[in-house]
Amino acid sequence: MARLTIGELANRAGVNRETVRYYERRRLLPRPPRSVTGYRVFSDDAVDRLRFIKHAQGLGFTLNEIRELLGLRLGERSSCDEVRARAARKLSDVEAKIAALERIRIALGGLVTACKARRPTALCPILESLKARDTANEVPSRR
Amino acid sequence: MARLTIGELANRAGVNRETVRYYERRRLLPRPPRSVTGYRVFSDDAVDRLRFIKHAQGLGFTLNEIRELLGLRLGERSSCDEVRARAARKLSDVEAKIAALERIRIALGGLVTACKARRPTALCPILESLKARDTANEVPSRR
DNA sequence: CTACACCCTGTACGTAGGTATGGGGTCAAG
DNA sequence: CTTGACCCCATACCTACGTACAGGGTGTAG
Repeated sequence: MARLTIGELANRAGVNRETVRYYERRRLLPRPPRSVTGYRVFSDDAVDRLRFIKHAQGLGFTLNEIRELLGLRLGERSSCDEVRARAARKLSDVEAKIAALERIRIALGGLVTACKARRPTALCPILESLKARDTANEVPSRR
Repeated sequence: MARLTIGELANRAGVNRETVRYYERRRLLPRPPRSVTGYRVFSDDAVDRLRFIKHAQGLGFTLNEIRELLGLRLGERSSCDEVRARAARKLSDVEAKIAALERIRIALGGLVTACKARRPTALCPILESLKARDTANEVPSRR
């Protein structure tokens, strides 16, 4: 069971030292014990925890969500259900983001195709489409 | 040709008043003339310009990119080519983001499916996968 | 003993895109 | 003349995720 300084921990986990302190402030890492001179002393567990965080980030979880996942991991009484539910919610977030980007992709793709270029900007269909005016949401105002 | 106050402009374009000032600072809107008492006086053009900005944001352009698009729109000598090129670049950005999210979706979907729940968290396959340790990127350190 | 690498805290800076607040002045109706 | 809605500017605050100092102390190899 190694006793690690913050720099060693950061190296093993592949993150910046400042990131380790930042995660401590954000309560993703517990406050480690200190040496007589005030240095943080970490155990191997911290490496695993950092990797957990990075993996979860890779799956699209935010740091706040990851803090909750870490809490679930330790809660003896909670079952896998809650973790699964959170993963499922995140999955639908991701699906919604993909759907939104798909709409953008289609609109943008259509514009790029429509624009045969070599026209002056005044006739550019892309710019035309952007300035298209919808009078629908005008709100009358005082004065 | 109406002369609009900032509040009227914001209402017509469906944005916050502060947003109008913010866009002026960010140079997306030209500095409008002022009344004797220092009030901004906008013309209808500003409404169109704000709508252009909002449409372009909807297509995934950043404010900086939009400022450039606005510049292209006015450049007499530039042709449609440049606008098309920028739209095409944005399109591939969007496609890359979609691809990244697809990878997340697949990973997350696999985990949710694998987890039949009703297990204690200690055996949760989702949590297991997150903590999975790769010894590959360990870096030896000094001391 | 001198470097030099490392550690500490606190704060500022960075992106992106705004919102909110505070202290002031203006305008129009009643 | 008062009231309320509007305007001005500047600055701070927000999410999300860190990075980069500044100004100090520590630890160890040579």
